[in-house]
Amino acid sequence: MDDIARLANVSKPTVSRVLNDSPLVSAKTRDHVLQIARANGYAVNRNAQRLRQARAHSIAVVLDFGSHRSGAIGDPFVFELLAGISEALSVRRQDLLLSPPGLVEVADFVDLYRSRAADGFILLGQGARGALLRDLARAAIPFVVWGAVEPNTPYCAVGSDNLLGGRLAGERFRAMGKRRWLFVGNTDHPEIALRAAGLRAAAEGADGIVIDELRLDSMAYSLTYERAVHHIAHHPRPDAVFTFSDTAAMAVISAFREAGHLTPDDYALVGYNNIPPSAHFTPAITTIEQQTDIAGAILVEKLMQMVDRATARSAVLPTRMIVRET
Amino acid sequence: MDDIARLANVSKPTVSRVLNDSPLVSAKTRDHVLQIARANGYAVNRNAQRLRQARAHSIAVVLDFGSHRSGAIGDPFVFELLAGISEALSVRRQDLLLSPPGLVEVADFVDLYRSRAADGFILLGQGARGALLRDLARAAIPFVVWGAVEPNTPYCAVGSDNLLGGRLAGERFRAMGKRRWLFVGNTDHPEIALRAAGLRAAAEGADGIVIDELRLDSMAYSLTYERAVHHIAHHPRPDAVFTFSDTAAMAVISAFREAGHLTPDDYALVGYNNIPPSAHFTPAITTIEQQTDIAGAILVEKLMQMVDRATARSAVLPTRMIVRET
DNA sequence: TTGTACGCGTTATCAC
DNA sequence: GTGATAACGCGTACAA
Repeated sequence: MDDIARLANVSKPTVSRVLNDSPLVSAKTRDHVLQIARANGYAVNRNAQRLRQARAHSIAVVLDFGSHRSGAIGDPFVFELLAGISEALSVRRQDLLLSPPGLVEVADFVDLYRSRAADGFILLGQGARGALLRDLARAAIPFVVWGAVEPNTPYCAVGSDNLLGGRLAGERFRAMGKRRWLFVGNTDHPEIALRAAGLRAAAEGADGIVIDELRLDSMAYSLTYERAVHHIAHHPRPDAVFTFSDTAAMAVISAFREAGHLTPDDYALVGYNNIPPSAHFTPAITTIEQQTDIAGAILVEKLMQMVDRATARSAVLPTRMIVRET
Repeated sequence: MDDIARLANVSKPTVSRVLNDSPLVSAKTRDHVLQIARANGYAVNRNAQRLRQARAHSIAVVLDFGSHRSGAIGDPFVFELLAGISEALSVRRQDLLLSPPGLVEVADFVDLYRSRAADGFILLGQGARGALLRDLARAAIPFVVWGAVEPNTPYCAVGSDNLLGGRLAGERFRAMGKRRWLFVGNTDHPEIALRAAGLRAAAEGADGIVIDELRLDSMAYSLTYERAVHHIAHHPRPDAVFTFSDTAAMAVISAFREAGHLTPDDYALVGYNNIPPSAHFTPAITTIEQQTDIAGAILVEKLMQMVDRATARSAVLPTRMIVRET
């Protein structure tokens, strides 16, 4: 920057002002400086900038690759969410720091924040980290969470109306006269627990409805498939199934089919996320849609408010059921 | 850091040495300083560190969200690749800067590099950016590319043996006596073009084999499905189909089935990537496997070599066919 | 509208 | 083994 100043016959601060679009500089000198800067391929050193401003202009996005790795991917859903966040951060000229290593306890988040590597955090899914999140809220560090939105959450959470999603599935089962329901998913994840709760709520007041649960430790397709194979062999056959994702729905359909248990003839099925292949799967999968398109933008907006020391309220996104063949 | 130095009764450089595991410091003072640092929740300011060292300890990973967004996701494949890269970077204590905005021409990459926001780039897929990549190589900026590995590439590329992948599919079709083949994919992407070339190579010397091509502009599931519906209605029916991904294979199977054209009875099909659902799809999909598990580590290793001013050679990863029902 | 002087928090260099 | 000092490149007071 010194060089540019010298070449342009101005002082260093003037160059700085030009580069920051300061109105305090005459059009003439601005153009002059800009031209010289461009000609010399000059780019502002972002680390010096960040040091001086005590701002990283950078947001850490934490996602549990562990439970998504090596075939452990639940659904393209998370990926779409990430794409949305990436885009929203671009617009605000914030860098996206993806899943920095070693974030296991609160102190790790605090350290990263204090080291000015990130101004805030976006956590994708509460997972089984409820206690961590409560502590994090107490640490007064800017962060938002995608996942379950519950009344007394001490932090800003954004997510779909998972309770409604579950209830929609249950109401459909009930309208169809189904009696033996099966919920498939890992209820250690609060957003998935909410879906199960919604399902249960829909069954309330009706006699004779039994809800089984097929618990899973991960979102992996293969695990879901294997557990579904096992389930159908050792338990009463359900006449209605509600899965935590469309990919899981496909796993269940395949597993059950091999045991001669077919949808839609033998059981109804509702998936989650409305991923594109669901519409053309055989049979076409009935599912609950989450609005990923706006999710990223909302998460980023809330977080940036908190970074600017304001408070942000949790938000629930609309949810609806897409009825297809199953 | 001044504070810590004062509290520990040592000088600032000593604190720095302790925090950097320098061997030049006595065990006693090290423990003392560490304890004080921890007690005060001290974390080294990374921006100051980066400024001083002229190193970002950070790698930008560029992926084309555009062609993966809003249902445009081809396959969980890219996601697995990303997970592998993330893990490999963690090990080397490098930050992962995800898809920084505005990287459209060489100057943008150069600017980001000069601004010391990233020490290097990992590009996922050449896409249609061949010219850009050649220019980038000339700009002497550390970067590696996941995608097609071809003889005269002027930069370091890492990828599967796409030519072999295509040939394996072709050889299978030929052994089965298939005559009318169809390739489905966007050959603007060099790695996909290689697969098509491998398929063609396998047909060589055989009389009467016709290879049609269903060109696509994106990797989106829905586009693939729609184009497949259109194709089967307006073109001769293929007795062998080779798709650029397993997800695309599912789209084609669904589309063709609605026209009464069934696999494996009416045509053979080979997909790509061996994603978990392929094994249990109905029918189970024959596919080409890419070794994503080691891909991330190799990309990162090569790139770090280049960051350290060494040169790195392109590498081709092993590839094999998984034969299933189709 | 522009320039001068300083400090952000770290590490490298040298001396002790 | 440890300490003093300077410098990395920028933005911000304040003065002109």
